[in-house]
Amino acid sequence: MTMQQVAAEAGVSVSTVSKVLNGRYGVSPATSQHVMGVITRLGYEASLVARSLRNRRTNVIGVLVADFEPFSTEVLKGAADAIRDSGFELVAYSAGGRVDEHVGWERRYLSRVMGTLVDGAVLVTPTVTDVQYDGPVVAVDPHTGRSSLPTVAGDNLQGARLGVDHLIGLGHTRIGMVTGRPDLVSAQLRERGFREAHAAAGLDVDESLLALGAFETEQARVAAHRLLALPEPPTAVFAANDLSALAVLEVARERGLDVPGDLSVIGFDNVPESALSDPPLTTVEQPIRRMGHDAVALLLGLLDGAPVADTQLTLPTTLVTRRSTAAPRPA
Amino acid sequence: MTMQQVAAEAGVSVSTVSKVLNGRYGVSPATSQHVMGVITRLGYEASLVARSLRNRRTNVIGVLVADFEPFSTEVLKGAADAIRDSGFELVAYSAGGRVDEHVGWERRYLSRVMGTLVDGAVLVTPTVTDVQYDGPVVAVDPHTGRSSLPTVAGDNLQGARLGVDHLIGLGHTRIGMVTGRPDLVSAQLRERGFREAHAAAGLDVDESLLALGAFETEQARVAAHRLLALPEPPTAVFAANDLSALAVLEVARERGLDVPGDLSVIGFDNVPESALSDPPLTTVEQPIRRMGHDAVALLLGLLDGAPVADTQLTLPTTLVTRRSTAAPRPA
DNA sequence: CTGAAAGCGCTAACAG
DNA sequence: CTGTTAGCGCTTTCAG
Repeated sequence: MTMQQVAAEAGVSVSTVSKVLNGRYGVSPATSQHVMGVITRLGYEASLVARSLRNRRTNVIGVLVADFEPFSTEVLKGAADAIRDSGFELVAYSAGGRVDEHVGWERRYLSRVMGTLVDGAVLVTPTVTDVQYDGPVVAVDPHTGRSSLPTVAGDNLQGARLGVDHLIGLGHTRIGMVTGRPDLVSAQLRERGFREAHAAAGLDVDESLLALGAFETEQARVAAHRLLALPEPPTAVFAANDLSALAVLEVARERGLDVPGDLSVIGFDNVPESALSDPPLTTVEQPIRRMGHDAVALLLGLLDGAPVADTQLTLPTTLVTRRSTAAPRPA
Repeated sequence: MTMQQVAAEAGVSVSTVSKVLNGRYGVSPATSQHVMGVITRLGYEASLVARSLRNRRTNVIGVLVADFEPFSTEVLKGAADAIRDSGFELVAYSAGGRVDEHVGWERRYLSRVMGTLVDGAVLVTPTVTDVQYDGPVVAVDPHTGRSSLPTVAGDNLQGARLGVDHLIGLGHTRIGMVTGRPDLVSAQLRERGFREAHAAAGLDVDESLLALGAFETEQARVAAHRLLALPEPPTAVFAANDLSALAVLEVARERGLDVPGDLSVIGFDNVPESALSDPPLTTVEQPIRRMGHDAVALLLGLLDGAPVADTQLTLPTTLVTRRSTAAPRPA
C-alpha cells in the first residue's frame, strides 16, 4: 500500500495526498475530505522508512542495545515511562546478541539509524569510548574512558561498598568476586568498591579470589566453578551483576553447596529476576528503570536545544537484603 | 556520513562503493581493497533506512508492542533468544503508550514498517481482529475473534482454573475478580475459567464481585477499590494479570487490609516483578519468554517459505504459590 | 572493471 | 487549489 495507490484511488496526485496527510494548507475542504476518506477506507499509513529518508525529524527515539536481557529491558521500561505523552515514539534496536563480531556495535548502529530513522539515541552499555557522535546521544552505564557523551549511571562505587560491607558485617573474611565487563566503568568501580571495602575493614584482598564473569552467564559460571573449586574456597561471593550472581547460585547448587549456609551470594542491579531465584538474591539495587527514564529525559532536552553540557548523572544505589546471604558457618 | 562522501573520499563512484560494501562481483581487487580501507577508516555504515527503501529483504524482524511493560518485555527477551544466530536483527517498536487514540495501532504500525523496515512482525496483544496482513505476521496473546494470523498464547482457561481452584481449595467462597481487556481472548478465557471453577465447586458467581481492570494499573486500582468497599467484600481476588494483582495489593494496603490475612490475591502471568511485591504474589505462570521465542521461530519459518497454516500454539500454564494467598480468616 | 542513471515512497518547492 | 518535479541515500541495471 503506497501513496501512489491512494492517489490513484482518490483520483488525485500524490502531492495532494501528502498535503492532506500532513495537514498542509492549500487543499480544498472537499478534496481533503474525500482523500481523508480514501485513506481511512484503505487503512493507509505512510511508510516510516520513506518518510524518514525525506524528513529531517522523525519523532522517533532509538534505544540501542546489545541484546534484550533483564538489564536492557528494564532500561526500556524506564524509557517508555519518559516517552509517554512526549509525542515521540520509541524504537529499540538489537543486533541479536551478535556483538562480539566487532566491538563497537554502537557506532555501527548509530550510523545506521541516526539522522534517518531516529532523531536521537540512548546507548545501553556501549563498548567503545569514542562514540563522539555529533547528534543527540546519551549513554547508560557507559564505557570506560572519558566519552564526551552525556551519561546516566548508578553509583557503582558506593553500591559495591554497600554490598561488600554487608558481607563483611556478616562476618565473612574470605570473599570472592565475579567481576564484570572490564571495559565498562561500572564494572571497574564495582571492583574498586570491593577493594576499598576490604581496605576499610583491614582485610587483604586475595587476588586468586577474583574471577572474570564479564556480565555474562556462561563466563560467570566458569568463574564460579573456578572459585568454588579452590582448595580454600570463599565463604561469600560478590557478583558484579545479578546475571552473574544467578549463575553463581546455579553453580553452587550443582556442586551441592547450600546457599546461604555454605556460601553467601550477593548481586548487583536488582533486576526483577533476582527475586525469583531460590533462595531469593540479596543484591545492590540500582534504579535501572529510572536510569532509562532519565536518559530519555536528557535526550528529549537535547533534542529541544538544551546545551550538550557535560552531564553525568549518577543515581544512588541501595542494599536489598533477601535470603542468599548469612553469617559464615563457624569454623 | 553518506555513501557519497565515502565515494568522494575514495575517488570512485557511489556504485562502486555499493558493490564493495555488498561484495558484488565486478570490482578490481585493488579498488575493492582501497574502498574497504576508506570505509573502515571513516567508520561508515550504510543507512538502514535508505537500504530498506531500496531492498526487498532487510533481515530485520519487528516486534510491535503497545508499550514496553513487564509482559511485552518478557516477550522481547524470548524473541531475542530465538533470533540469536539466525542472522536477523530485532527491532521493537512502540508508539509510546498512546494507543487509545485509535484502536488498531497494530494495523497502523504494520503498514508503517512492513515491507520496508522489517521482513516480518510479531504483534503483542493486538487490539483488532482484522489484522489480516498478507505479509508474515504472528500474534502473541491475540485479540478475540478468529484472526487468520498464526498465534501463540498461554493456556488461559486451564490457568484460570488452576488459580481459582487454588483459592477455593484454601476455603474461599466469596471470590472477586479484576477482569482483563475485554477484547482479548486471553482475558475472556480467564473469566470463563473463573466461572467454570465456581461451577465445578458448586459455587455461585456473584456478579457484583467482577470489576473491569482492563490489564491496566489505574483501571485495576479503581476496580479494587470498588470491590473492597463492598458491604460484604470478597475474601480473595483473582486478578486477570499480575499488573492488576499488584494494583490490588497496593489498594489493599492503602485500605489497611492485611494480605493474605484479610485478603488473598492471586495474579496471572508470573512476570518477574510479581516476586518483588510485598508479600510476593501467588500467580499463574504463563511461559511468556517461551511465547516470544516460539512466535519468532514461527515467523522465521514463515519467512523461510513455510505455509501460513492455521497455527495456533497454546502453551501450558502452572501455579506458582507464593505468599499472597492463604485460607480465609474464620468468621 | 567502472560510472551514469533510474527508482524505492515520500515531501516540498514551484508552476500552472 | 492542484499537479509536476526534484531529490533524501541507496542498489542495480546498463553503457562505456
